[in-house]
Amino acid sequence: MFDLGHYLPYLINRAGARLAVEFGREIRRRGIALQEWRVLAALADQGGQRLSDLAGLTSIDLSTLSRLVGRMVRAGLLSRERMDGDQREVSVALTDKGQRITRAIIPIAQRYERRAFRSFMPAEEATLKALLLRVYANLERPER
Amino acid sequence: MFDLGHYLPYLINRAGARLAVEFGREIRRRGIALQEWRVLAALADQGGQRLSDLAGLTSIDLSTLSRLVGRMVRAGLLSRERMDGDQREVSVALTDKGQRITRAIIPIAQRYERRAFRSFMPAEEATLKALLLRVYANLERPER
DNA sequence: TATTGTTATACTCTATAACTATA
DNA sequence: TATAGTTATAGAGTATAACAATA
Repeated sequence: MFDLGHYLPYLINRAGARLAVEFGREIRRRGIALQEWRVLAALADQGGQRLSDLAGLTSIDLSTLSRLVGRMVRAGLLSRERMDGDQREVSVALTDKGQRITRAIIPIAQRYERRAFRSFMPAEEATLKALLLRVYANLERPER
Repeated sequence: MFDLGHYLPYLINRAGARLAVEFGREIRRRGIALQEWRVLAALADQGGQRLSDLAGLTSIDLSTLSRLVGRMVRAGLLSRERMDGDQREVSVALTDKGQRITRAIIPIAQRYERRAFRSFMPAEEATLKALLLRVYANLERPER
């Protein structure tokens, strides 16, 4: 009736869930939740961000992110301040503490990525990444 | 500090989130939540399942699934009964109504999959699926 | 005693919408 | 009026653990 084993959303969800669960458990022991890591990683890559850009970058819903960032600010991981130019916008950035913790988690994250890729040839790694990027781009929400 | 654009868990999460959000919105208008669809699709592929097998198949936590299945039984989508052999086990299956609804959603799901793959050559589709399967297998939880 | 599944608790996420402040 | 972000609410997911029934 339905062939799950060749259904792309299933294959993506299954691989993503396994990555998320295992890695999430390990960093939670260090006091960081998976969604918090996603925010830290996005800021480590791109520097300070507007909240709505950060929502797009992390795939986290804006209102969820607003409260998540609030908790992370209270925990001393992030700073949040109104932009100079447009006072409606908010700039979110890592604090020194946030940077320290992010730097401690990065090697763990890279270890999990290597584990996902064990048995892969370097060219296969690059192929998978490129194909996932094309899937993402293909699903760009059409203009309404 | 961190290269998000080449980090596999990020690329998987991003593509999976976009698939899930768009498709989830469309089927919710038809009264089915995304997690419910995952259960329906797993049962449509594999027939009746033990609850713990279904948890593995759908990547849904067992206690979450237990309550989700309870709601779906109350909604008339699933049947749930103790196994003949081992009375601890539970067998979950689609009802006629569940089958009807599943059959109505399958073409929508396939439409989203085709959208994700537009611009893909058939061989590239197969490559992506095979690589995702290998990632999943590589992350098999090691025996403890 | 171990396994399968259910239930409880506390916290978090999601969907939706109302709301504030700024443009 | 539109945009960026915050807050409120209800329902659902998650982590953890206790629990019942069965093996």
